[in-house]
Amino acid sequence: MRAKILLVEDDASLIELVTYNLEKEGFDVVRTGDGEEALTLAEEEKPDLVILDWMIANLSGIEVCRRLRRAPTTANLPIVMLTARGDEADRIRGLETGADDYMTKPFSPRELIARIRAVLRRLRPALQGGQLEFAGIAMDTTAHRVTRDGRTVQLGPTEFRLLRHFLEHPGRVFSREQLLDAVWGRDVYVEQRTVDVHIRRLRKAVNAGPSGEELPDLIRTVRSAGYSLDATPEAQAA
Amino acid sequence: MRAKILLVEDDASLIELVTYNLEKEGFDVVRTGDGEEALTLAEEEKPDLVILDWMIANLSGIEVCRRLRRAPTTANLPIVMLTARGDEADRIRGLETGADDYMTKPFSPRELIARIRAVLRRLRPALQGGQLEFAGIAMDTTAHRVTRDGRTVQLGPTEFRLLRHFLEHPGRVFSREQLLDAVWGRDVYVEQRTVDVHIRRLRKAVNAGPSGEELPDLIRTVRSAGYSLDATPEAQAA
DNA sequence: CAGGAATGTCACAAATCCGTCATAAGGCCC
DNA sequence: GGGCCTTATGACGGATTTGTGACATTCCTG
Repeated sequence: MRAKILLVEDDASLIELVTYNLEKEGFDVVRTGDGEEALTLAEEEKPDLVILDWMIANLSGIEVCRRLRRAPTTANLPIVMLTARGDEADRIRGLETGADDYMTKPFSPRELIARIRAVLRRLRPALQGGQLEFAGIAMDTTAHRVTRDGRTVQLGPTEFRLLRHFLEHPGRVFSREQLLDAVWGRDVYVEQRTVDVHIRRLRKAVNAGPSGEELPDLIRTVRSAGYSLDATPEAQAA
Repeated sequence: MRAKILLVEDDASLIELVTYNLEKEGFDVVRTGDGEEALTLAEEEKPDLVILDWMIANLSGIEVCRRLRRAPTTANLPIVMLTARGDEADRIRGLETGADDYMTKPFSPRELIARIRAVLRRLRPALQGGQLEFAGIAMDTTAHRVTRDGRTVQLGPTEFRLLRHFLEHPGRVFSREQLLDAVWGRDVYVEQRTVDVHIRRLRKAVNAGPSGEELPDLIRTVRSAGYSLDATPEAQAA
């Protein structure tokens, strides 16, 4: 799952630099340069982490941090603060106030990414693991386990990733190309027909009933478009 | 019951920051910046945990740690050490010397609190029994003893730590990389396949039955993902 | 310093998985 | 119904991943 990051910063060039690098690394970025607005966005956008510059307009970074910690919905939101080099007082007050890590300006994008990853790993392990569920199919990404109606389903690595992708976007139709991008990786070259084969293997595994019988197929083939995970098989039109 | 923490640190601003946060979280704090004094206080104050900076006056942190481990009354005292970022040699020697966890400076108080809670959770109950248990496997972390269905299992140090890690996170799949991080230490360079070998040794020891027979394997291999401790072998029929 | 335990690495065997193809089957349009 | 295009399916050889035993080295212990 992509993590969403709220960037609270008012220096235009920094915004650009950081945003570019975060997005390149696969994060979604929401931005604001205003303290009040930051609080609103933190509530509404439900980011997974906040990067907070200590020197921003309208409300100091420290105050934003304090308020975020006070509000129940954002009390545990990871916060990385940005301070000017050597600003010891701010840094200590920042950590006291509840920031989880800090970076002193100037910093390298690589370090920023590394810190963010570290903080997320530490505080949001749930981002890399958790429960996905749809129409009787349950996937525990942490335990790497899949069940259909309670029965364990055995999947190979690729089928696991494929199913995960469907579970993360239930109902949506993906072309073979999109699936190759999302599941195999952007720069892997394989035949598009390969997708068909894995769809087949996934269906076989997921639709196998207790006693060799077939359960309803939850993967819908959309002719000349692709596939989707779908609860309404076909029987709806009739 | 409030837990008492002995903070061995000589940087004034760090003392203040850490003390403030610990007390805010409900810990009692005893402080010293001197190595010799730390040993005395560890005896007299009977703290529940020691936070030990590696760079302190009068006696190096590593020496304090070693002596604490040697004295009977403090041999099992949880120790969290503080090292400068990237000081890998110290860190590794620290863990070898018997520290239970470490933090690299700079760190956030929230992380410190979290680590302390984790260490206390892990080691403190050890004082009342120290039991980890899962699916017939019982581990006494204090006595360094492991049993399967009542029978003692003989493990080497590495296999012991490996099993402990699994017992602390039952069901969860860990990649070889994660296991190297958690069990071998964050910056130890060894081949990933080394994990396989130790998994093998652990399996061999844990799955050995009374009369040379094999018990069900509780360590699940998740192809191209890693390993997990798992009660459900594979086939869970309805 | 010898003896032994513990560890990390290798090399080879075994188990799985993958991608592609050929062919069958299914839909759609005229 | 007859083409024509798209998808389903089973098989197969190669590629990857994991299991396992052996071995050299290191580190203690005595």
